[in-house]
Amino acid sequence: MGIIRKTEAVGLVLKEFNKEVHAIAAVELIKRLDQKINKSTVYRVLDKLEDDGVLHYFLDTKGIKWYALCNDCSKVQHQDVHPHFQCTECGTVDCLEINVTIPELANRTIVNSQILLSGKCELCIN
Amino acid sequence: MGIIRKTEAVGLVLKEFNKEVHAIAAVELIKRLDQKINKSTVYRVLDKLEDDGVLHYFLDTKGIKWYALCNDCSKVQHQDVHPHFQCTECGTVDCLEINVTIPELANRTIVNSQILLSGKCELCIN
DNA sequence: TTGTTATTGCAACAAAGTTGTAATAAATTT
DNA sequence: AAATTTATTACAACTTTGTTGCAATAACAA
Repeated sequence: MGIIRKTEAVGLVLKEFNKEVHAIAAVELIKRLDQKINKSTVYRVLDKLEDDGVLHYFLDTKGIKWYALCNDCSKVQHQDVHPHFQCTECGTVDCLEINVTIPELANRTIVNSQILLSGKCELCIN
Repeated sequence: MGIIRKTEAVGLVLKEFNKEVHAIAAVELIKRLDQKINKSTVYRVLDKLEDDGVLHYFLDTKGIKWYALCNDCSKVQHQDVHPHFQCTECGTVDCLEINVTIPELANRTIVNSQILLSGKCELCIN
C-alpha cells in the first residue's frame, strides 16, 4: 500500500507520535483522536505508515496492538527488530535499544522474533 | 482458583493435550470440543489448569491464546519460561527448549519475558 | 443419602479490529 | 483554473476472541 496522499488524518496521527516518547496503543490513539478521525481510518492510516516503514507495531501482553516510530526502516524492510518493554504498573511501553541473541535452531528457520519484556519502568521502580 | 473437582470437562481438555505434541490454541480447542463442552467452560478449565501449573499459555503473532503442557511448574510458580515458535506455513506452535539470555536493564526490572519466534518448522522447511 | 458448593451451559455482552460502500478530497491532467 | 481520476474517509455493520451473571447441575464430604 504505502502512503500516497498527505491527508489530515495522516498528519494528525503523525503528530501524536512526534509528541510522544513512548509507543502508543492503537486503541489509545483512537481515543485521543475521537471526534477528529474515525476508528477505521486510524487503523488504515497506521497500516499504511507501517507499510511505509514510518511506524512498526507489536502486540503487548494482552494481545493488543501498539505502534512506535521506526528508526531505520524503509518501505522495503523493517530493520527495526528490538525488544519491547511494558511496565506492569503504569502500562507504558517502550522500545529497547538492547540486542538479544537468538541461537540458531536445528530444524527450523527463524524469520522473525518478537520479544516482550515486562516489569517496572524507570518511573515506577521506586 | 485451581482445579478442585475431577469433572468431565477437565478430563476432555487434558485428553486433548495428551494426544497432542504441539501447543493448542484456545479457539482450536473450543472447536474440537464443540458439542461436548461449552465455550466458556473451556476457557474456565484452561484458566484453572494454568493456575495449577498443568498448562502455561502465551499469545501468538495475532494475539490469540495458546496453551501447552508445562514441564516443571507448580501451583506456586510457573518455571516454564521458554521461547515459542510458530510456523508461518502450517501455523503449528511449539515450545522451544532453548535458553535465551536477556541482558539486565539499567533502570528497569524485568519480571517476565515472552519470546515468540516465527519461521518455517521442521516439516515445512523443505 | 443428603447437603454444600464448585462447576457447567446458556445467553448476553465486551473489546479490538475488519470490511463494504457511498461520499469526499487529494493530486493529476487538461 | 476547472475537470477528471482515484485514493481516502466516515459510517454502520460485522467478526473474532474472550468474559460475565445466573440458574441448573454434579462432585464430593459428612
